[in-house]
Amino acid sequence: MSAVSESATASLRHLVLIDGSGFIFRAFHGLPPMSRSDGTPVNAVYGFTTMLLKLLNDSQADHIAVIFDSSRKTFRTDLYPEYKAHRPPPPEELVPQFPLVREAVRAFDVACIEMEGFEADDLIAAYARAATLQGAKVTIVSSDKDLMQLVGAQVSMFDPMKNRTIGPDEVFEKFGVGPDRVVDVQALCGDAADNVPGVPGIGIKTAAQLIGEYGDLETLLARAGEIKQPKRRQTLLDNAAMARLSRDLVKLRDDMDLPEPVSALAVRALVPERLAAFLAEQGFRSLINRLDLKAPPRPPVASTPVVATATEAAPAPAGFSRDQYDLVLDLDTLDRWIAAAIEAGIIGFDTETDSLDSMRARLVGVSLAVAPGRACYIPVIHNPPAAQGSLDFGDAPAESAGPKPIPADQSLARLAPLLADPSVLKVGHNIKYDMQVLASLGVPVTPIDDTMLLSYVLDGASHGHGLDELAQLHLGHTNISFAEVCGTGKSQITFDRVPLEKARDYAAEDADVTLRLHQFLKPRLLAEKMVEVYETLERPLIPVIVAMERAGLKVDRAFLQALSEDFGRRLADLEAEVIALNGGEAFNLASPQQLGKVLFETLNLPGGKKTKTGQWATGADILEDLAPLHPLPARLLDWRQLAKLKSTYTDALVAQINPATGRVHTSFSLAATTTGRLSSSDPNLQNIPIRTEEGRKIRRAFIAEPGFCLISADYSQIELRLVAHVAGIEGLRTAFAEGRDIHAITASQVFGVPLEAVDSSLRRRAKAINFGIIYGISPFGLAAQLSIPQSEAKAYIEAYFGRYPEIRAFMEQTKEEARTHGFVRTPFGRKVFTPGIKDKNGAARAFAERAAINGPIQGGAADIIKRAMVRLPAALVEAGLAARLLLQVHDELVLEAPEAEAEATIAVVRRVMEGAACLSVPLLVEAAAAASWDEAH
DNA sequence: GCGTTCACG
DNA sequence: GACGTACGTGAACGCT
Repeated sequence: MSAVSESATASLRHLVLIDGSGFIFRAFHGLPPMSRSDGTPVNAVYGFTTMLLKLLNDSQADHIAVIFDSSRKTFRTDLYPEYKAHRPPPPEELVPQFPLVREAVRAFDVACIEMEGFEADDLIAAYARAATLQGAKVTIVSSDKDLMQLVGAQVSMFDPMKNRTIGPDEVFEKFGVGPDRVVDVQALCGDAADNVPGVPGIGIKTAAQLIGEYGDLETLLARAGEIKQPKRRQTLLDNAAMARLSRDLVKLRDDMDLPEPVSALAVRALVPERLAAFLAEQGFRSLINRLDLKAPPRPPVASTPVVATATEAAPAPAGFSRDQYDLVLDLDTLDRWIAAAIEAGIIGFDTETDSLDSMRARLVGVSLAVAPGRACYIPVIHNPPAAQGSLDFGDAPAESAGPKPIPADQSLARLAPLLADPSVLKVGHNIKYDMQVLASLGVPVTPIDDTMLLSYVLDGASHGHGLDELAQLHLGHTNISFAEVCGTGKSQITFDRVPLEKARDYAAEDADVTLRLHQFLKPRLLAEKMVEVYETLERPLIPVIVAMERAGLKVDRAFLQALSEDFGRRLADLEAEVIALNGGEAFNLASPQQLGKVLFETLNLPGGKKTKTGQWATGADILEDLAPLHPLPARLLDWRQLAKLKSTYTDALVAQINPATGRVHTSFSLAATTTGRLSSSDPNLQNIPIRTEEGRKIRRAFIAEPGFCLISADYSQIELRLVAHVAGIEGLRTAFAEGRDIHAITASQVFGVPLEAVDSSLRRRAKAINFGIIYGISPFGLAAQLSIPQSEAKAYIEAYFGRYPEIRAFMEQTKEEARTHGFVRTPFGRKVFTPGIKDKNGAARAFAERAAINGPIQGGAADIIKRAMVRLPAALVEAGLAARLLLQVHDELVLEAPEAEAEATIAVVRRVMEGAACLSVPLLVEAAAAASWDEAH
């Protein structure tokens, strides 16, 4: 094998240089904590390994190297001792991973380069120069802006995290100058991250402008006296030495002796045993399986033409052959697959349909995977596009001469028993959707597992949970994209029109990947102590949600239409008034930009603030402040309210009524939020107005069927009860136990007045503080909420902490927990991840700290209502009641029940909800029944 | 596709 | 000394 490098030397055409040090940090911060069985943290090693694997698979490079920083002391620290001096030491969990990452590089038999006294960036510069001199192309894999000075005709950068190539245009976008002038700009603006001083008061914009005008740093410094702005001229004259020093710091050195010749970077054949041993040591079993290490993931370069294959589709990584994907077109074959499924006891399972809306979708096909790589697609309807040039005279699709699916009634009759077979676990990805589609056909699916939910409970918001993304992340596999199969935009076709062979590859792959992901994710539940959350809160919720979505909610169409017309008329009147108030000058009331000009430029009203993009801010709070000064802002607020209600609610809801059921069916997402809450969309029924009189009218449109009523049951103060429980606040606990008015009690205790003396204003302030606690209080936020000075808000908070000292300890402990683990846990064990908790930006860190404090509270409340939802259907059945769940709105459940059973249903609902958790404070549920949601709430 | 605004808990 | 903030969502709209 050693002969390879010699023979490849002559063919240096494309060199890939990987910024190893940059990557370790990004992988570390971008991935959830992971550790080896011996406790060594390995998340950065894992991220680095998968990244390297992907690069090796995808790139056409013939030479490759990973470059590392060697030590902190470099020629730059000699030049300027402050350089990077303020950098904190790397996090404790990262330190043991540095040597492991270098081991990873060696395990892949890739060159690993570092050199005392130089940073990785300098070595990259030197190798890039050496390679370009030999006429080769160079790709620098990094997103570090300090490397952008190297970009040029032969050199480009690639950011693998964002999958983005950085060329001269992107550099110009960043620095406002071409790559050859980047150093001059950086010399002026400095770099806070590296402690490069630059010239005080000059940022990237000014620097780019100056360099654009004068050409380069030396010319600028020589002619600094010509600068018009006196202050800028003086600082430049005063700081010329600083600018030159900064330039020397940012300019990369490429003149050192290379520690290895370029030829030593030639791509070498992989030694499977070596890689397998390394991966096994780290406990990366999924990677071993994925690579199927008997076969190397890439052939030896010596036998591979380097450039010629570039146009070919990327070969599937080893272990991902589609050879054993089967297209099932006859009953015998189907029966064999069903037998194999029963034999396996666990299958990957997926459906293909003709719509994303599960309530309207028709089943087009089903795919099953019985083992990794062994999967089939069973088409149910197939309408290939008519041949070109043929005329289509009727509704029926043109007869196709090709193979036909098994008639739908026959295939479904065979599949239904398998899907209901208690001894066969059906693993889906977002299986809620597949269960919906099959439920419409009367086919139940049980027992189930869901890889999307597994990923969600394990890794939270640290990455997305789409099948394609997880396949890439955990299996290193690129799925066939839906767009590849069905196209995009106007020419997109539905899945039933996809040619069968292509449909088979796509659909069978999804089932295959789902099963493989399950093998990887399910064992992590136990290792990461998430079994309870998944098994008691998430998985059993799926069938409950399926039933809720299918039930839908009846809305009064005529009422909403009448409301819409009323709103429409009033909007027209308001618009005319506003235009008149603007001196008859028409503008678009819905455009914040145009409104800002009207208010602060035409009418010249005071107190204008800009948003972070430099637009005039025109939010409701700003308009309210302006209301006493001019009649326009108040009219506009009225207009905004009605416009919102009309477009988002009256009109949209009418359009969302399902023609088949006459009801609206929301879609609940179980894997969308960082805290464990559900979310609702299409339409969002979790934000139906309630706070204003006009808004409440919309709620009146949500009604029950004749003979039925709507029941709304909501937890009273559930989040504050969670605070009292998790923080162990004795004062609050007692108040809750005694069933007192919690905000009044708080006011009395914090402000030190007798309960009888608490007036509405004092209670309002106490209520705001209580809410503030839930959100991770800050003086700024509380001050804004109460329109009081920050100093006063600060005093309130101090008083609160004084009266309830446990809260301070809780907040400190929670932040510490977040810093140590990267997540906090709810009382029920759910992880709420807290990215940014160690951010060097103070604002970002404070944000993460508040989110960390909110996590156990909001997340704990979400856990409790989930538990109630899981238990409720069975409790209703057991009580002989016909009520069904329709909606969940975070602390509220909405049901539809026969009028005659209203009281009995309320009793069961209250019992289940109040008994869903046993905290150190009681749970209290308020419930009522009525003809509409508005009256029931 | 992003930013702003606003509906909810 | 300035920064930029209450926590969690989704939808509509304007603008590019």
